[in-house]
Amino acid sequence: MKIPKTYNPSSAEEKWYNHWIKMNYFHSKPDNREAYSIVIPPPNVTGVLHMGHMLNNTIQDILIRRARMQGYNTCWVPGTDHASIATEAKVVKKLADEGIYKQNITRQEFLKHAWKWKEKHGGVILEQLKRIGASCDWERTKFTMDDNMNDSVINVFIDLYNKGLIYRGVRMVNWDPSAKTALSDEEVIYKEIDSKLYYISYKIENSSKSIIIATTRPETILGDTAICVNPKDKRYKHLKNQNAIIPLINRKIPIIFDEYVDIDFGTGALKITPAHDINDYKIGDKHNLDKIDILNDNGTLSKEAKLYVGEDRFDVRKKIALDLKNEGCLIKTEKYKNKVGFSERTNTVIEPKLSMQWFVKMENLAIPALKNVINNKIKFHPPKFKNTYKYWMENIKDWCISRQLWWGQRIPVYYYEGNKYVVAKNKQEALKIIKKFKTNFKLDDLRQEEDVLDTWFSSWLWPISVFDGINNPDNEDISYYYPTNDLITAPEILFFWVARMIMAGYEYKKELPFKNVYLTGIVRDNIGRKMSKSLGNSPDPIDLINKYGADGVRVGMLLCSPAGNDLPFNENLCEQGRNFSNKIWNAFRLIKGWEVAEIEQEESSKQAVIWLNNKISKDIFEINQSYKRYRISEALMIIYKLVWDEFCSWYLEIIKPEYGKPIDKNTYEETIYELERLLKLLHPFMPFISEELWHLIDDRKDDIIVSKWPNEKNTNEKIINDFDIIKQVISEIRNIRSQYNISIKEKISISIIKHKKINLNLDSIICKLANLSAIDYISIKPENTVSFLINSNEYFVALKENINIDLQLKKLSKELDYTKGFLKIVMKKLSNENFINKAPVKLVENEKKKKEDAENKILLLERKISSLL
RNA sequence: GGGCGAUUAACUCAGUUGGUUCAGAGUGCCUCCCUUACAAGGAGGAAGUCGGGGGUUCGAGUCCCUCAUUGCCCA
Repeated sequence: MKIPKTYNPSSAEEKWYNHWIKMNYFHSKPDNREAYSIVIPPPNVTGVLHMGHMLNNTIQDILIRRARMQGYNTCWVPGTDHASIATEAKVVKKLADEGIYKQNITRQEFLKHAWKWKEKHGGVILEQLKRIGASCDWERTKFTMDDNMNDSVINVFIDLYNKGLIYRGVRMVNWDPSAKTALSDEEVIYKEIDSKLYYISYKIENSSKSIIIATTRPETILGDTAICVNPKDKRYKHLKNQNAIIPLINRKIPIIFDEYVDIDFGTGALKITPAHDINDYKIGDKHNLDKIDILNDNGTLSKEAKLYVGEDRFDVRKKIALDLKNEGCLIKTEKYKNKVGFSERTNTVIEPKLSMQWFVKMENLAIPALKNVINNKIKFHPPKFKNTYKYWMENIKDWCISRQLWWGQRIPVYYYEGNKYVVAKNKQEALKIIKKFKTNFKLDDLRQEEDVLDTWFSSWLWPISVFDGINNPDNEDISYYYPTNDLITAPEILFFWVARMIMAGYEYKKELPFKNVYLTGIVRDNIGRKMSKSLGNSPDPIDLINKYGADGVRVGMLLCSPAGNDLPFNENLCEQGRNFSNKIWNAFRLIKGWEVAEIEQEESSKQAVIWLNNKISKDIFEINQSYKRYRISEALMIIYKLVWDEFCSWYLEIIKPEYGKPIDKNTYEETIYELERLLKLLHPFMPFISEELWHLIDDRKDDIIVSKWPNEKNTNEKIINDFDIIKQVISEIRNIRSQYNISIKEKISISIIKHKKINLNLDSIICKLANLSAIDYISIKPENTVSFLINSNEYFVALKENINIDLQLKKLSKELDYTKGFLKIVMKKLSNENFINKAPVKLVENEKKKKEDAENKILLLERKISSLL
């Protein structure tokens, strides 16, 4: 069989992914095995795969694949969410490009376009996930607006309403004037910007005096309904019960007094605009002030403003400053930095706006959700996020769930006779309710609420609704798969999503939605910026896969991404992953190239097999430990080193037969056995190459994807320790070869003065790897040799040429210095009475032993040095 | 402004209840080598006052205080 020199990922990837699908390995049905389930964080239906998804879904796939091999009935549910704002924005834009404007078409027509758009673009990410090898149960693919998913959302709304947990009210909300919808607090991003502080003078009624206020938003003076000063502020005491006059429009407003005002900020006088500022709103409430809303939904000024009607808020800001200046009312402007909220989706400046919205009362929902994270029933990895979570949950505010959009679940509220309403599943149900007390009532007299629900109001049910657990609470799937095991997501959506899922879990299943929350890092570029489409600093994951192979990219991403830490992405990591694939490939190529014969097993091979077997078993234990602690990259690093260093660099070099000679059957079979164990350990990280090699090893029907995860066995630590010693011996001999220019092809001999026990079985390995003709055990230092000390035994390498005394002396004295320093530290401890008396006996004994060892070593080194002089 | 983290080698990070030679790993860097699996490779090597200061302790990278720098969350 001719095997190419480098691994070619693309053909293997397509072949095996199709094969796995054909064999239906990803699909799960409840059975008598224990379940292991993960629900995907549903990507946005508008999106394409980015590096964040890549990282996130690779981790999920790793966990799922390992669980599958461990014998669990694994179910990874994929899907997408409808992303109401983002999708609606895209559809609106697409239609506008075609000359169709949203305001000119009906809701039904718009939704038809939106669905068409969704059918066309909605599945992109899921298709891309297949390229990375994601072993999702595609038959279970869900979308948050699927019929039964929709029903879940509507049922939950009705249920919460009936429990009194949903209410309607006028509140100050975050208004996005470009999307023309309210946003939740979490969807607003505050940024510090350079703005100006405008000092504006208001005349006092019936007086020649005036009062000066400072504001960053001069256009809002048109909505002012008071000026507020601190009652302790001496400058303004005389203004009690007086009125001020708003410039330009000459409207009269009262001067009020409240401790809220900071005497030292600006002029100490604050204009109050209750309709356009959350703090002003609170003061307005307290002092019974009017609320004048001067803005339209699109951010232009309304009739209430009296001036600049229909003009954009930012244009008006410039104009009014000019007009105020002309009137002599603008005293001065100052540069000022302040924080302004922007819409997460449209990047428009958020307008605090009074409007009628729907809210969920969060206080009681938060109680079990907080408790069960604090008590670790739900574990966060890394746990540091518990604090952030706790803080948020303890200060939770009601959730604004209505959005002034069309794409999404329309709120199941039906109005009649003005603002009276009933909440019902549909219009007919609503009618039934009303008919109970209004017999003549007709269907046409009902008008459904125009708003839709926040997308998170769908997503928070995700772990339940994907198994239809809201509509059919006792169905087989939900009983079997819920609670899910792990949730893998980004810390950015800890509150948006994770916290709310936990609340929904306890509200609707009386049970946690998942046992572990693994929070990944944020993928950043090499100068620390978050990778994003808008910055254009993110490589296309598909390009990376084409370049380095899916396995290579998976490994690259994982190598350096401990939980919760940001991942500064560097393509070198993928290169490292690809190189690793190639290393494994070539190890296989070496083994497969051997001719196998019924010959006697060499002692070195026999010993190497025993050692490797123990080493792998030990590392399986370590790997399992790392998985248990969700240290995924640590697990990868263990297997990486196990394959590259131990298996390739040490083991294969030992058992490698001389060129052209066959290998004995026994060693060969053991090697294949161990290679298969390694491939299994690799499979979760590198599914494709492991499956490919699994089948190249042997023509067989069974697939590695469903093979059994290797067992931890008891390991013989002594064998591993002994092997570590001979590794050092071999390294030293190699060093001496290189110092004295002795080619590896030239056989040399060594002798040993033994002071401590040596595992003689391993001498054969030293002979082979160091290319020795003999190892002699002696008692007197031989002539013309270079020597080194390992584990208190003296090794001597015979030389043909004269030894380089300077080099030897330098090395020996360096080691002597180090050992003396070491002894000094040990002696310091031992001469400290407090240490002797207070430290544990075992530790003191250990120190004594260290002292003895060091003293012996110093003696040996000194003897060597003097013999050289 | 309030809260929570972080600071260990050039980079990215481990370091468990304070206690073995505990100061580590990977990458990068330097030297040598195209040796018949792999140059996408092999064999070696250098590299850190554990952010600064103070304290607790027989003993501190690890616990406490403080300062500095920095990140995140919230207002």
